[in-house]
Amino acid sequence: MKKRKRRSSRKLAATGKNRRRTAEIIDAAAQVFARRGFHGASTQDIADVLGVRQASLYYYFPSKEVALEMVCARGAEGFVEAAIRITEEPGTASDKLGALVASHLNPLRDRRDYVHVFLNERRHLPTESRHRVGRHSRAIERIFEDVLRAGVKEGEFRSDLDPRLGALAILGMLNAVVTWHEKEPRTPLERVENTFAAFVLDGVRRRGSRR
Amino acid sequence: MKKRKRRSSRKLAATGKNRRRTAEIIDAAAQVFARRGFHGASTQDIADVLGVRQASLYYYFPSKEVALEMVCARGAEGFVEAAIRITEEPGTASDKLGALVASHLNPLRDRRDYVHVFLNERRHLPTESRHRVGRHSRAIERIFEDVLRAGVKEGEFRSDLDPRLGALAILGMLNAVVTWHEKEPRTPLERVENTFAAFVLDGVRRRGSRR
DNA sequence: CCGGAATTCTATAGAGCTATAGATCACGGT
DNA sequence: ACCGTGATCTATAGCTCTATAGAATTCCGG
Repeated sequence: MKKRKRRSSRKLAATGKNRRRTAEIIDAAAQVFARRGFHGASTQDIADVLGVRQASLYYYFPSKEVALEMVCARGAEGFVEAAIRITEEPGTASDKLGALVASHLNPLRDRRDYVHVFLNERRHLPTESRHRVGRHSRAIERIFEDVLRAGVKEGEFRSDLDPRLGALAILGMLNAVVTWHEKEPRTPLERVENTFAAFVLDGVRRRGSRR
Repeated sequence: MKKRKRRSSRKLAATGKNRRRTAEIIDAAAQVFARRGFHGASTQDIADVLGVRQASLYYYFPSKEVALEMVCARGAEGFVEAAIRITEEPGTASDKLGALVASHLNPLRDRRDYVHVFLNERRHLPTESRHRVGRHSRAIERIFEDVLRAGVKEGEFRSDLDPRLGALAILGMLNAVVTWHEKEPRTPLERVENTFAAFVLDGVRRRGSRR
């Protein structure tokens, strides 16, 4: 009884604390890191967003670097799982590739700042956690690559397509969206998903055009 | 005579100083900014690369921010001019687009660090110079957009292609190259140029595939 | 080899930032 | 009312970094 109570309190104190509040704190960190970059952002900046004192933040994370880890972890979250789910469903390589494109943009809806930080600031993580989140990136690259390779094998995609470079091209254009989308007001994400999926599959050229 | 001599000396002191040495200093700054990011890099880091004392740098630039301006200026240099030259030459929209793709990657050959810094650190410039280099980006976007629009008008490109989104897609994949190319050993830039040009024109799908 | 300009150096002021220590406040349960 | 715990606050040590001042050195034409 006593033990139980103590235990749960300690657990909270050790990592979780108030879950909701922690989420708010990390939200603010994500926002500030996204705008100013990790090194360009001070803990004071984060505190200002929240309306608390700078030192109060250290109740929720032990260092600015760990705050970055938390933001990056959440920024990388879900991509791989969603992508794997897509590849496991039935369908042509084109279907899967289209779905992968849409899926990869999906997190921008509710975690834009996190994704932005993950993409642009993860290189400032300490070695270990950098490698940890780096694995996610490589996994995603691999998935796109494999779908391209499969499509080539099936004769569905161009035989001279380089799966590796194709994957890098696609991910480049997808990951760039986070940097320009907030400044393109007349462009809902859904439209980007559709347009980009079509672009990836068929390029710009009209079918039946010269050559 | 005297006047002349004085004048030229003064000019040197005012802006140029020793051109070669200045270029070396800014080279080092570009290298360090590219690796660590602007705020993550200290002037000490730059000095270390050069084997000089930190304070010596201030003979060549008046502030770290101005050093960033110099790096970004050189990083943005030439893109627009080369692109305009391409659009003015005769050829189909496909030809021009292919040439634009190759041209856009060209500066990575001899100015990778500069381009990297321009792309990733320009947001940390003070307002005025940020807007100045921002004009270059917008000009490039415009050029790609216009070529796409022209291709659509001619019936050469898909009629449902959105020129704006197409340009952003292409530039996204092109600008991403600077971040991954140094880690992809088996991939000469020339190969990237060709592969990406083909990718942009025709996408991944094989011509004559279903639909 | 001398004098002046160009370049680099030493030393440091001054500012800003992270992180810690310990006090204080809020509040639900008893 | 009071205690315990969670949450926030005040205050500051200690560090790093930019930028300036002025001395020292190098280089180069005459």
